[in-house]
Amino acid sequence: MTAIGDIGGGSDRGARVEKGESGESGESRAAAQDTGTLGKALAVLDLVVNADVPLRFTDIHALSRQPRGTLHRHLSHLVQEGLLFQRADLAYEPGLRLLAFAHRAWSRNDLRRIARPHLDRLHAETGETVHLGVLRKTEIIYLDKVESRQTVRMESQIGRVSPAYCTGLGKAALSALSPARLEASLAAMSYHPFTANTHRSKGSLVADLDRIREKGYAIDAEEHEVEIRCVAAPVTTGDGGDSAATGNRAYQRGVIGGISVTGPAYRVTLGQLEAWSGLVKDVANAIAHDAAVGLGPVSIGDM
Amino acid sequence: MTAIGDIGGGSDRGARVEKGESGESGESRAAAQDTGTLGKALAVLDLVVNADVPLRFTDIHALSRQPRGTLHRHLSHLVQEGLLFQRADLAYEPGLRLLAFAHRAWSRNDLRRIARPHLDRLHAETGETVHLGVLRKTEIIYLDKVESRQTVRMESQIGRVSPAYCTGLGKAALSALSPARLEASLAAMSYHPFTANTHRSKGSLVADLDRIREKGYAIDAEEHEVEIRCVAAPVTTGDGGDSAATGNRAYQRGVIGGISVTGPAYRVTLGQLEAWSGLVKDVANAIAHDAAVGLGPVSIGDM
DNA sequence: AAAAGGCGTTCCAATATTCGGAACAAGCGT
DNA sequence: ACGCTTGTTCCGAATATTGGAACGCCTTTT
Repeated sequence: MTAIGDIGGGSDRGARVEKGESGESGESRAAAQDTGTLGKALAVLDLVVNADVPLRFTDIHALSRQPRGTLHRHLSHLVQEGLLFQRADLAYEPGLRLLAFAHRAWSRNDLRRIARPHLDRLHAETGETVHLGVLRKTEIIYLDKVESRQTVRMESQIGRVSPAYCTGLGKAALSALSPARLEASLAAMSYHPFTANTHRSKGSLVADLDRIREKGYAIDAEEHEVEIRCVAAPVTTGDGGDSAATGNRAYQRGVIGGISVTGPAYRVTLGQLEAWSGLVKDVANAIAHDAAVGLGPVSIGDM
Repeated sequence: MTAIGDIGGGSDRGARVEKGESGESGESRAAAQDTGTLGKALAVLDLVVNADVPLRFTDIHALSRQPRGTLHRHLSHLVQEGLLFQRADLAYEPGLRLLAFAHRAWSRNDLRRIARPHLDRLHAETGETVHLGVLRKTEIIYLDKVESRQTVRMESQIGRVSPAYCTGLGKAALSALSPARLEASLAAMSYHPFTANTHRSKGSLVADLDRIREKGYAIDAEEHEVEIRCVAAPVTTGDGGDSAATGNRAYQRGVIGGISVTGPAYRVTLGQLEAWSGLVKDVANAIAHDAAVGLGPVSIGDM
């Protein structure tokens, strides 16, 4: 029943279709908690949104394995709600209402607002690209980014999703999870060999996480993209892990994320990353501190 | 039908048409497109996302007027799906998955990609801020923006929603609607007097739209924000209106949007806007042309 | 201390909604 | 014309949703 970390407790029914990156085996995956009709509709939405091209009805039918009648109704509802858009050739695309939702989510986000000046400072001191991201299940969602070269559009990164197990940010965040939540996340993880350095098994990842937890920072040595390295540190807000915050109720609703400094391998050596590690940890702690102050249970009043 | 603003709507549940009911005259206005459970859940999501501060259960309960049990389940499902996030103090915030959805929606959007170079050109020639937006029901959703001063973060505008009836972009888009669709949009519109120049009634808006349709461009003379003026022109893709595209089926799935040049009143006179109007129309047409070529019914194969 | 009240949560019978197989209606290709 | 594919609609059966009521927990009042 956690807000973020809980990943399918191994329930049974409902073959939810969870699909991620570019094409690959489409075996129906373990279902998440029961979110009823909403979950089924969102599974369809996810499928269409994460495709690389507009999908037609039959394509979606093949991917979702839902009965045609049911699928048709789901798609129809999603289109009516503006979450999907149906083109003149009947193919489905992500709908524009998704942008409106995200605009609110992003502009209202406290962690992003609080972290921003710290990210600027970190960028100023390192000269390389700085990211802020948060962990969701097995993935990192990028919340903000600071970089000098504006050639690549800034916003093109925000909201982007990357696997946690092969990115500095992801590993840093994972290292801050409580054992229970880490185990849940690891159980849902699948290892795709992006580069020669990518972790290929739970064992090697766990060993890496142990070192990261010990040192307080994570290094990504071309594990996700070749020629790209980064150093990252975890940022947790609220209780972060899963201790009780107020009262006796066992709420575990903190956010686990992290910050990172990323650069091309030819310019950023492993030694350079080590040299930055202390700074990155300090900035991460500063953000967590500010968040603890500004994000307290009573952050409503002071806005 | 709205599913956006209002949820239970007080005591509306009478309008249910039971099977076996005798004569049901088609008097039901605008036919509440039933999106079932999904629509109800999204109404709750909308409520929380569009609030200015995190809302607690009782707050939402008061706003939604849904039974507590039902509302609690909806919120629970939304949180489990990552569309909402529940903080340690139990207040609900927009969830991070919304960002991931929007990132895909934005980065995949063809209209935005096609329009980008044209927006750059328009910005280069005018020196003022250029917007691209699309119409959804009664609102304009901003898809892209080009401006020189980077003080305000670029992405802070993307996904933002503004009323259509008092913005240049919105009025331009409305002017391109078919009579039937325009009427539907006007019926759902409510007029809030943002400034002294804001349209206050359907009559004055319709008169304005007639002039806009005739001239091919729309002027916003401080109708939404004081000291802000803009000139806009509509952009339609596909059939745009609601003619049949292929075959006999009456699909009306084109996108209606527009582009605009915006600037502060002290720098951008009404005369200046008129002088730019031809250029804006040309650029809008160029975008529509490119979209017609690059967005054809068979854009799947060539990607 | 006890009572009263607010808040979030859980329970469960009634029922409205979804499910999903099958039939239907249009294209598309041969 | 024919078969085949694709998208849509139908309707009994299955089930998720509904919503009133009760339950803890905590805070405030008496």
